[in-house]
Amino acid sequence: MPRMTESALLPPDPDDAAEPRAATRSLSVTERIRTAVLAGEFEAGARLHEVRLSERLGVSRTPVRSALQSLASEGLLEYAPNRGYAVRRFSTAEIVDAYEIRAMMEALAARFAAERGLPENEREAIERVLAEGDDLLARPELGEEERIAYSAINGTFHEAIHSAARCRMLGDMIRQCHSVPQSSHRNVISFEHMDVRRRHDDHHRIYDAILACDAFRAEMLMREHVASVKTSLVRALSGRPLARRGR
Amino acid sequence: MPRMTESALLPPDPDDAAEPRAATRSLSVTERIRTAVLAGEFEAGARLHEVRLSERLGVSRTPVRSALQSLASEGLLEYAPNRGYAVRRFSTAEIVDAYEIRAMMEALAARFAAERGLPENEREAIERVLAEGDDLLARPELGEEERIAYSAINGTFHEAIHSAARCRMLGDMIRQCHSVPQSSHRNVISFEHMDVRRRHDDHHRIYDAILACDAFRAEMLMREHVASVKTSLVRALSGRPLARRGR
DNA sequence: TCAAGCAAGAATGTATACAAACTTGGCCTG
DNA sequence: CAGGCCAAGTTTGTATACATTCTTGCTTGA
Repeated sequence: MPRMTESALLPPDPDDAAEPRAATRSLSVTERIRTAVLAGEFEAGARLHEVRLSERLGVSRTPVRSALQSLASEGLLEYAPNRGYAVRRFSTAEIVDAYEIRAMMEALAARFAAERGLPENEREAIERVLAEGDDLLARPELGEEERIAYSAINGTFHEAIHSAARCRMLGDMIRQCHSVPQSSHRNVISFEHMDVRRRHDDHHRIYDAILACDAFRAEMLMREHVASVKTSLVRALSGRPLARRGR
Repeated sequence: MPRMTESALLPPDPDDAAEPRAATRSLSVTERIRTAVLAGEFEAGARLHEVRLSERLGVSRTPVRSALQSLASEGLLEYAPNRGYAVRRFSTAEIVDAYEIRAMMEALAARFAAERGLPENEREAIERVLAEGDDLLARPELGEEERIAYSAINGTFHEAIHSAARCRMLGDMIRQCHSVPQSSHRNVISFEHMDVRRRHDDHHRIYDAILACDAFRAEMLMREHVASVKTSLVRALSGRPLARRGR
């Protein structure tokens, strides 16, 4: 992943061969524009002009067009024929809905994992991050650094389960949910400081259920686990203790 | 939709201006290739050569490339950098899994519809197709023609609920499930002759639950409604009365 | 003054030429 | 004879010129 400290699409990258360099320019440009959009370098609704982008990126319009099309089909951009691409606006309602969708998908992934059994490497990965989380949360105080560290642990846990589900379409769809801003499980912890321990305990229970091949329990636990973040998000967004959805 | 009787990508379309003609060639070509692939004009795994397609369609490679990229991101084609596009193979397991995913998504749509209320036009549409279904199924015998007619009714019912869910991402994902061969609700009836009446009764109950704003019941009914088709599919594919999933 | 229409500019859509990568076949070498 | 290497051909990737569509601002007429 490109350095996040500077703009992903600043330089034509003259001699900086340090970057991994994707197989094609289209792919590398896709990555750079995606990073820039997710980093909020364009305001929501802003149009992305092909020529301007191609000049900033030092490539022709062809790979830029390809990248924009990719990002539009990911749901990150909006496309209108003959009118180009614009950064998609996500309403609060859409962000909240994305959590509901993700809850269903991740619940299904947990069920699949329970039904199909955990491969050895996934089992190891999960036990490792569970232990790491135990250590981290044993500390009396959780500072900024700890929460960032836990965010990575959280991501690894969920990814291991997606992988254990062994269902490509499901993985694709969950990834699509993460393209909605603030809906990624990497961002989860930020507005949910106090409940990290509860979430971690959820992880333990989910793992237990999957190990025990208890598909129903795994599904229900995961569904509640993800959906509870939605509740926290709504609370945080509205400032009210129990928010009523406003569309 | 183009006529299904002849190949969707046969002619360069010399003077046949009768076709609706999409806003751009890319879009129209996308539609034609999608139709052709879904109609099985290419065998699974077959590579789609850009030049050959562009010659057959009478356009340049540019819109063809755009179309192929679209279809790949829909999940209909497989893409490898520098190696082009191929018709995606769907294993039996993937087709079955797509039903599970669709069951979750449609269940969520039913819940949203119940929570958010049915707009007047959707309510009318559903009541109309429910009545049409009642009439159709009142006949003592259901022939081929009736089943085709019911297939359309079935599709309209489900689409009305997707629309009532008022969640674009959910609609997109359900559409993606339908790009999996044999997973479309248009194909459902074909291997499920005897249970049409039961399915139609499901529809009535789902509608009642949504009308009553009983989100939980609507979700559960819809989930079982879609998942039961999976069971029928597995049974039909394996020939056994109760199949064990083989991967 | 206002509205409609038109024309110039700018943006996207398409075609095509060229570049890079992959594939395939044969040849050479061990 | 087997294996690998090289080269020609094929296919995809990229750049660029041209076509089409849309936007915008002005002009012109009522």
